[in-house]
Amino acid sequence: MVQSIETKALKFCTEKKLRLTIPRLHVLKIICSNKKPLKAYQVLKQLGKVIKNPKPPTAYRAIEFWKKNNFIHRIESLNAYTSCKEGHLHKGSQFMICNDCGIVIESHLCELPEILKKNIKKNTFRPSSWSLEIIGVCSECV
Amino acid sequence: MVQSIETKALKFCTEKKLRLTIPRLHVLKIICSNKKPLKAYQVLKQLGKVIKNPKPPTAYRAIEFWKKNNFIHRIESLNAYTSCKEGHLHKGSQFMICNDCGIVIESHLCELPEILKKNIKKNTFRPSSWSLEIIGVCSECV
DNA sequence: TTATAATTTATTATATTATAATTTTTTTAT
DNA sequence: ATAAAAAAATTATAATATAATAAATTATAA
Repeated sequence: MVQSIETKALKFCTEKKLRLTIPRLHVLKIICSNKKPLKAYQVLKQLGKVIKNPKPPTAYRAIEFWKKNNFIHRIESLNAYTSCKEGHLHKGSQFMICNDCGIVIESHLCELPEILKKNIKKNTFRPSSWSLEIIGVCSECV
Repeated sequence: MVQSIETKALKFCTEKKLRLTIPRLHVLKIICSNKKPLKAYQVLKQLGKVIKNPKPPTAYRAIEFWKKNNFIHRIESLNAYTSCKEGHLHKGSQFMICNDCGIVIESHLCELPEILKKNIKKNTFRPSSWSLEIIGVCSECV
């Protein structure tokens, strides 16, 4: 059975003793109900339909909350936010961004490929998280 | 013999019949003389020391020029610009960003690892460029 | 259950990053 | 020298994000 995002959020917050507040819930639902990543001010605009005259910090705070808790990702090259398509915590993410239609496909690898790990080790660098953003053309837009 | 960035830029522009203008040259030198990535307004500030009262578009135009011509990279997660440490054109980049001291190490792989390529193919996506930003702690800051 | 502490939100203002639109200047090619 | 093309300057403003503080809400525990 597939849980609704609301159910998942509620379960998560209950378990972690975090507060599932009104703005948080709305922001999560807004981001998760969009196929494409949304910009913060797009989220804010949508939020304005369910909350009276919300201000930027309201949206940003909620975005920050869900990002920290791995429900959403920030696509750096787009300044935009999208729901995590993986069901679990992961340190690294990989996104394919279509230049044409703007769709973003998350394609998760649990681990960095060995060659990258070696490369990192060679530099005695300790990675904690990573994001790979691949620009190109999706199958629909070829 | 190691060429100065100025020599490289001049050579490149001559060959490609592009103009090595005053703002372009200054902006390139500013970015290349900094070990760490610079933000656009930091570049602009530096530029103000050699050009009278430059405005944002002046800096951004030059940044755009060098980015397009592969002399510099934009680090998306920092909104900052850094010189390319590879001598040649490459479609993909890999950066290790130290959370502590802010240094960014470019560690280039000519090709995406096979596992990633397969993954992309599975999604019938045609990649044209990519950027991997790895957050962590560098050897100096461990 | 009420007081207190802790957390979250609202409010207001402003900082930071980036671009649009138009005019002027400079360079190139004839 | 002049027309065309490219780049830069100028002015204004759009887009993205955060700081600071007051107010409201929720959790805890006396």
